Amino acid sequence: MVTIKDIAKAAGVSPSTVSRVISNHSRISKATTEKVKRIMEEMGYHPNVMAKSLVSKTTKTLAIVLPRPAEELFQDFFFGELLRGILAHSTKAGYDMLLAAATSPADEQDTISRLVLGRRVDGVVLLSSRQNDPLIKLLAKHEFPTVLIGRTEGHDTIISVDTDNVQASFDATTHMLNQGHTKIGFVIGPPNLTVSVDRLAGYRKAMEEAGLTINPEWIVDGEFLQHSGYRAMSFVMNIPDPPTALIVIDDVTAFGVLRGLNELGFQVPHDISLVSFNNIALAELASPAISSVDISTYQLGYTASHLLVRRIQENLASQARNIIPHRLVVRESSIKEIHKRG
Amino acid sequence: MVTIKDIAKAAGVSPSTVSRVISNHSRISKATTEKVKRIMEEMGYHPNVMAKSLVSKTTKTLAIVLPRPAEELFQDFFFGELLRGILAHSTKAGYDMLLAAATSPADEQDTISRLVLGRRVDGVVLLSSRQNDPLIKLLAKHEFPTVLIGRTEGHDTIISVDTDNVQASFDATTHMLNQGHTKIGFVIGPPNLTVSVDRLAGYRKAMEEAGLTINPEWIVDGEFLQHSGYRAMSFVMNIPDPPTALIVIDDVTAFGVLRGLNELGFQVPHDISLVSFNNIALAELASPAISSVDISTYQLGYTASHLLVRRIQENLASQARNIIPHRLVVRESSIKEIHKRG
DNA sequence: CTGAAAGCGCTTACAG
DNA sequence: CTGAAAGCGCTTACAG
Repeated sequence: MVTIKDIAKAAGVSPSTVSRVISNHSRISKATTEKVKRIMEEMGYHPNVMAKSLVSKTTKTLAIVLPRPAEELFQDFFFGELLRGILAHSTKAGYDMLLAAATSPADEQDTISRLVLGRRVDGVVLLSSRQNDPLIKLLAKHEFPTVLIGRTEGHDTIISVDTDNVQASFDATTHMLNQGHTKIGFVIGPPNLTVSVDRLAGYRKAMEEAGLTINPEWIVDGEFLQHSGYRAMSFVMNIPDPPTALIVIDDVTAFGVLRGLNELGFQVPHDISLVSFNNIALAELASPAISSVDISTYQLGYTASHLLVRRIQENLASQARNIIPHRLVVRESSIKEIHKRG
Repeated sequence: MVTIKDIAKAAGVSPSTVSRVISNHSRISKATTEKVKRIMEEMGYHPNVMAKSLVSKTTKTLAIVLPRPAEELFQDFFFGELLRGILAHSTKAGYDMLLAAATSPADEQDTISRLVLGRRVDGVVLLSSRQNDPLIKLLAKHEFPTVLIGRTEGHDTIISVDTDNVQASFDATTHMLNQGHTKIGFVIGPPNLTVSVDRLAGYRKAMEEAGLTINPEWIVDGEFLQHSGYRAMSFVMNIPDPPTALIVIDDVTAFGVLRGLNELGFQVPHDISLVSFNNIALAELASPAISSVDISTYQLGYTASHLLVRRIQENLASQARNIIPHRLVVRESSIKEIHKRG
């Protein structure tokens, strides 16, 4: 391992000077700079990140805290895209990303304590947005640079990046209303996630504003869909007054819905229309292609990293809640007239 | 920030003693141990990871190097699962994971150099398995602990974890042969990926051993499928002697195939059977559910981390190539008799 | 069982 | 423009 001292010796200067050359310090002669740089190149010098970190008290590293397994399974399908957005910015800004997972809640606390209080990272991106997250409490207590992707309650000061899920769901429902539907159902997700709460609220709001009453039986629990879309759909489609359209909590669940309906012999969108959320890559490859609210996943990630780095570097208290615009992508699953190509 | 010195002062001992208590050194009296631990607790001490790292010359961190964007898009859909496997083990073994991405090849080299030669990580998990990967060359040259998920050529000594893709594809093809198919086609992936090469080879091998000739027109390019499954399928289904079964490079592409066939009015599996690879979570939610070779994605990740940590800690040269067993999961897309439930 | 000292590889006032 | 010295927070022979 070649160190700054080795370079100093070889170049006939002091370690301080080498250090200054590395950090492009202003008052170093051009001659020395060139000489030192050449020797660093020759000897294959690479600065020791840990040593630098120790004295600078900054790690140039951010942590991403993953939600616990199975908790937000659907996230898997846009996680890659989210990560790509986060990394695109953090790499540009010169930060590395540390991935932190936790199996149990206690574990999670320990991991975070170690990373945050052990000064292993400069900031944290939280992906989980459970209600009353103890992690958020911990990070807020230590005033540690944090940005949340999602929304939480009771912590108004934490910087967050999110979709306006109430509005997104309102828009999706309005789309169905515009298609002439009045009997619109909703396939819900895990009730402890704010995204579930918000999307359900947007749906209710749109129905209410349209003067329509929601039949409680139109609300289907999507958590049981993965393995029994058939049964869940069978129930809702066999009530006396079945919905003619469904708003589905996310694309993955929509696949389950589609499959359940298929098995039951219902045609989408002929017998029933569908619209869902997130617009994962596979949504357009479904048969029929699924209408979905695109939440700009990449942008969510990119912005999260951007806000976090700004918070770290400038200690700038940017506004707490940052909304990334969404956009409904209408495909076959929600329009009656299908024009087949060919 | 409370340091080891602060604790030492408060406990009336030397920093050395505090350090020994932290690392559970043997010859420390029970009394001192308890006292120091109590004070650490009271003062909220957390060891500075960077300082420890600097002296121990070990970072307790691994890096995952992501393939370049768009290069292995399909990976997105099992990336979460892979990551979960890697993290499950690395967390247990006490290692953090650093995520490294790169936009350009040059960038990639720089990032790796910085991480590896700057001693920021103790080992590297490579996800990309391109032919002739320059990264592999670099890591091999420095004899840096590395494990590759996938297969490469020309580096026989690098530790790798992989599916036997030739065999997996052989099995998938055999399954089709057993179903009575003789005109079996293949939808290929990016030709620079070894996984593409291997799966195509397994298919050819099975066909050859069955004494069947492959019509070159049965080989469809899956790279154009995402947005024009229709056109690709239209071509292959309109040749004079169309296939009655298709082996598809991965599940995501299979969705595109399914959609293309759907638009053309072909029924799966009635008109044509399908089988693909990876068994992503959505495969069973397709309509019809897609038969797919399960490659134990989680296990691939878990094993990769396991082998890497062993290599780091014991400097054990485990065998180069480690195969994780696969298993064909037969679903509706490849069996003629469909028994609908209900 | 415990402490003083040296050192990991770097940075940064301070002095010239 | 450059160097000597102190220090970041920890560990670890060495000595007792």
